[in-house]
Amino acid sequence: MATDDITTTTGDRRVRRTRTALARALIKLVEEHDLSRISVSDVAAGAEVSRSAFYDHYRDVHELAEDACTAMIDSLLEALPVPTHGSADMEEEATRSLTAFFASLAEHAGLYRALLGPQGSPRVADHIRRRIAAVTHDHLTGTGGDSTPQQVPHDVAAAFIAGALIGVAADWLQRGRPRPPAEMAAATWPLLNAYYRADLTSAVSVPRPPGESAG
Amino acid sequence: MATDDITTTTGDRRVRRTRTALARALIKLVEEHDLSRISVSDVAAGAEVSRSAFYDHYRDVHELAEDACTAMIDSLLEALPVPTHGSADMEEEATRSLTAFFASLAEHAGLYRALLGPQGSPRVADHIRRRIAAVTHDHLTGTGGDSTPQQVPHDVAAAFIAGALIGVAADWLQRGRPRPPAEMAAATWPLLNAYYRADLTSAVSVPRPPGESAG
DNA sequence: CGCGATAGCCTACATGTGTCAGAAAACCTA
DNA sequence: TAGGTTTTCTGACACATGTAGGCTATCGCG
Repeated sequence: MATDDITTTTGDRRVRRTRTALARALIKLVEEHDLSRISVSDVAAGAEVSRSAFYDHYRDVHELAEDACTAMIDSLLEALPVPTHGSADMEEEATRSLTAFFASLAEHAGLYRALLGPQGSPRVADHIRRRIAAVTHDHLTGTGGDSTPQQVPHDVAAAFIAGALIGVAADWLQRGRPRPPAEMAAATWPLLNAYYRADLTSAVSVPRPPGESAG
Repeated sequence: MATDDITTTTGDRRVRRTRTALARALIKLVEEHDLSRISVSDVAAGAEVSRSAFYDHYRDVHELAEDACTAMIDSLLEALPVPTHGSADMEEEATRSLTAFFASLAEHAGLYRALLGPQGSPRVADHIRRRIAAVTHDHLTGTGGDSTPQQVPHDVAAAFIAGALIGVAADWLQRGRPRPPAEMAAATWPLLNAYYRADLTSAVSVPRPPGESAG
């Protein structure tokens, strides 16, 4: 059910059916073999669709993969934490978001692992990175985007944090998820928070440690 | 007639010659077209080597790419900055390192762009990320890894920073390098520094300490 | 210098790729 | 339901892939 609403924008039933079938078949195959070992023929056969029909919609397996996991990625993006200025309440909220982020990864662990790993799809990885960067950029611009002369341009900061999250995620997934999502969130949050503060305050060489958490 | 100059690693000159020819051919091709459009036949032809000879050494184009850019990656890793505790001198040194890092990227911009972009090689990207993570992990363990009870495990922090650097690099390269290396270094350093401090001090409120024994 | 070892080349084959035309089927609209 | 439209399928093509066996030439070493 959750994987049903891929490609909702098309009006024609046939198109929807074909694309959904292809996506479903690809996801199934990716859970079993490496993406690099999956051919267009395999996917088409798995979807019970002719090979030409595949090429009528996608240029290659990677393009299908990019489309097939859009819904997955959406739920991932919703779990991105919003930068805080250090408020303890918002920190807790952010950690909750991050936990959801890693839980979302875990929910489709096989898929994400295959797509982000060394045998995965650069297309999908780049797509995810871009979208995380876009959301993060919005967060930054929305939160501290008044008039502070930033030493760190927002696009650089967004690329930084997007890559960082993907790096942590890929590493975690490839290691077989040795820690639960909550623990990963707890481990990642200080890094993220440090970055947020670096960007929002843009004050170099602050010797004060970020302690003094009330309660 | 044994003039052994470069026969230290493989023991056979023919291997060395073929592999360098292949690597050279691949690099030349990648500077022109997308990696996804480069076939084994192309590389073999460009290297004036039979196609079978290619398969005698590499499984696919990605594996060749991974091997071909090892030297490049080495010089990249040497430019990785070492974490500091906030000393102004070391900060300047770190910024110099980062500038070298981006300069190294710029030196082979076409290649890195092709390899790290959406049409690139997940294999190479993962390789680079792993190696950056390894070096960073060493830095962390060597610098502050003695007695401080880390909330942030070093492997997570290493994966974080490795991904972040690759994210910034990929974004920069794909945008056509709008800023010079020095500027990128200046923009990236505060983020890196913030992360270092987050990891080394790790003085935030921890929700729940996991039952892992430290030693 | 000669000999075993082995990298490289050639040929061949089964499969996958990307594309194209036209025929057939399913769709949306009226 | 009929009509025109869009999608899918069929079959075919030239090319790329990955693998295998056998042969030649080069290499390293005694």
